[in-house]
Amino acid sequence: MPLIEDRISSGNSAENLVGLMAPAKRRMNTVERKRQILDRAIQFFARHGMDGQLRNLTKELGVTHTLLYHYFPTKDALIQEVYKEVFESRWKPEWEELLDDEKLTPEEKFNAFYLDYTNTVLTHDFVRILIFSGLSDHSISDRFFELLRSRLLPRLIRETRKYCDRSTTSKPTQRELEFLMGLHGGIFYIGMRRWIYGQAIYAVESPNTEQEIIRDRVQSYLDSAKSLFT
Amino acid sequence: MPLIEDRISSGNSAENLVGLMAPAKRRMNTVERKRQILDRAIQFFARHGMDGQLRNLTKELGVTHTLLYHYFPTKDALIQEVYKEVFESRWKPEWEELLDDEKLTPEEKFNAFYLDYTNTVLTHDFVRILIFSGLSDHSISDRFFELLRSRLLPRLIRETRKYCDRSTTSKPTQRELEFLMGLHGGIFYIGMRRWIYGQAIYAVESPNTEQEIIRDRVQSYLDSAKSLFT
DNA sequence: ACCATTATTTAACTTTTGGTCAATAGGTCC
DNA sequence: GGACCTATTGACCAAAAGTTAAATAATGGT
Repeated sequence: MPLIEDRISSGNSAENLVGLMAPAKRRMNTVERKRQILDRAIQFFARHGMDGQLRNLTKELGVTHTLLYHYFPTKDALIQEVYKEVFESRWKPEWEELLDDEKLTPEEKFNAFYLDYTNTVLTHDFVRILIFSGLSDHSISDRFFELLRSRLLPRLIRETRKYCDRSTTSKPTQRELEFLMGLHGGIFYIGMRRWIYGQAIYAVESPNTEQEIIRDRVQSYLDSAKSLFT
Repeated sequence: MPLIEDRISSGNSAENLVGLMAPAKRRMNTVERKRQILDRAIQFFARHGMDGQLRNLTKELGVTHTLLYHYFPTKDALIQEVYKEVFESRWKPEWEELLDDEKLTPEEKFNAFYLDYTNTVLTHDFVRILIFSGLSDHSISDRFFELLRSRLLPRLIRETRKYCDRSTTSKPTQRELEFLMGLHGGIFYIGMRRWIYGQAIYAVESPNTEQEIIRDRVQSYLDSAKSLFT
């Protein structure tokens, strides 16, 4: 409800002293306003789904709902931009570099990758919007999984094989992939529990717990891969 | 779209020969009609979410949307019954018996349980409705997880400890539970991929593949538990 | 200080959608 | 066949929600 941080203090600090929650600025700069709307829309749609009503969204912004049409031709266009924004801002090309790094061991790569993956992908906005997308059209989820499938999984399988001292040339088998998806899904499920089912998994203040969890699972995955696939 | 199987051939087979998709029966028996509506509503809401429109639901049934109000006082009442139906029909008390069975080894229990769990819980209707519920109110998901937490997890931890030759008396630790949730989430993720993201994981016609997948993961879980917790 | 620009609002329109109610008609019993 | 019961429909309502167009008012330039 308190949307003070959204406003840009454009010099007129005097009015803000009159009362808390002063109506404050109007006529925001175009590009800033659009940014602000988009940011708020991401949060908003992540919470209420794409069926959320524009009037409620703009209420949070402190403007009339018709103002949206000054920046976006239609509700669907807004949603598409939300999708695009969420999608493009979360995928990190660095992941591929990390997994290709010559100086790291497979264990280090897995741990580093999944810890970062957890922190950037397993957020309220991303998890929920990804799933909203999956439930209706598949506009984001398809693209996301395509990246996962083509960029990440092959590298993760390669590292798994390295850990098992196996040849990394042949194509990943179905069985290897499924076993990897067990680890991957188990980690994604952390985000599900937290942001879909609303479960307090563990204190958010202790990130080392999360690190421990991932470490346990990665270790388990790699060791079992060794005994399963050799 | 073709909802022929929904109709009950109530004797008047003559009309059905006039043309395919003949209008067929009207005035269905009360209890049968209610059952039919509820069944269709489960499918329908699972596909379109609880925001799906009654007119579209009844179109699938071949009746007017007003007919719903003859059987359910309000849309929300219908949804509640859908929730109840889906929820109560999927939870199997036998799971607890299975996990308590003295004659089975921990491995056998895990494999049998998760195979059955996959087949009854990881269905289109259940997975999607569970997640729709989680995304909005938590009416189903909370109840479901409560059962999971109180009935299943303790038993699964106990069996894990048995497998590791450890004492089963003390309360499950956070770390043990989280490790178990890794297995559990990884398996649930199979349903997610299939029914939310619409991925063809593997041929549905080969259930032995699914069994293999579960077996791999269970084996991995148990073996790793042994080395992690002893 | 005035003017042009455009961000923002006001009012109104349209479609959608849950819900009501009286009228219709299928089925059964006599 | 007529009467009664009730499943089913059709017309209608009101609120919700996306969209449009004209009016208003900041802002910046000259």
